[in-house]
Amino acid sequence: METGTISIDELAGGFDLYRTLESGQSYLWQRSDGEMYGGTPAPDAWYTTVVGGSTGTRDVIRVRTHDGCLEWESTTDAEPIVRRLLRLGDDLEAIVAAGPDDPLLREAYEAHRGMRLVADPSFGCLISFICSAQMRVGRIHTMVTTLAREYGDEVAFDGETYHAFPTPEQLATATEADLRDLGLGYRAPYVVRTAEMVANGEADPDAARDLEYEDAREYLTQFVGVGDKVADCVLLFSLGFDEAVPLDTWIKSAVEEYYPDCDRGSYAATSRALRDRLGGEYAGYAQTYVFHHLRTGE
DNA sequence: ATAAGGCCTAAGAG
DNA sequence: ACTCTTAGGCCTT
Repeated sequence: METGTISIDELAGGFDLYRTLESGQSYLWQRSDGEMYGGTPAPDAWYTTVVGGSTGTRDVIRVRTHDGCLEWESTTDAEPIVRRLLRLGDDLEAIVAAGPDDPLLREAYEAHRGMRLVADPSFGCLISFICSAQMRVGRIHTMVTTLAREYGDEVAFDGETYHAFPTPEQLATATEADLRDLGLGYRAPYVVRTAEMVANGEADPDAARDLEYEDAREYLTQFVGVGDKVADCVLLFSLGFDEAVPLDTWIKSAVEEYYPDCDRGSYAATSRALRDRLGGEYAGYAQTYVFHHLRTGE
């Protein structure tokens, strides 16, 4: 086992592990008490995920906050991976300071200080948000966990068995009926067909990285089960498009109540107006704070 | 380009 | 205990 620590003091704007991993951005981690998305964890709870290596290898990584540090334990030298997945290099202080000075956003930033965006692996993120349609966060996490258990590689670490999120090829072996039996409902055929599209090379979510923002969103909507909202989530939580502003039910209610002049009728026009209102370049950061603030009511 | 109807299902509200 | 509504929408007319 390899281990290490990262001082949270050295991270501009701080870091809140719980709020980062349980704010509806990522469904690819497991909390040590097994109660992910089900209440406040113990302060030093571990979060575990499995990442894929370049040669088909799998590495287990777990992290927790303890004594003012972010501790990690892993099958590999995980510090660069942890820094990338949890975006520890972001100057959160500067991002918050650069945001517009409106009451809702200030309140959200204040209430959830230290929450960062995540940078999930693209395929797992894509499937997670296809599953998210009309679904509570707890059940999205259950679905993604079930897919990993049923179709992903097993990895042993520290006496426990973990599951990687399945590869496109692995998930493409599932049938619609299989996934309906696992509780995915009408999302089942979407997941199968999208996995097939990625597995057979018809499209690749990572290819969106090379496009301009709105072209990238359009590109992702070719996947089955992916509309504008899900595409924006993948762009924001995986592909590094910090300007993406997913318009979900919570953000739509925020538009109605706090930014009524940003309602332009269509998704694209409203999203664009809200993006400008929330500061442009890092509008997605602001969106994520507002979303979490309204959803949790905290 | 925009609008209505159907869709799985578990958990919470009434 | 039951029914009704809701939950981070998408696909097809």
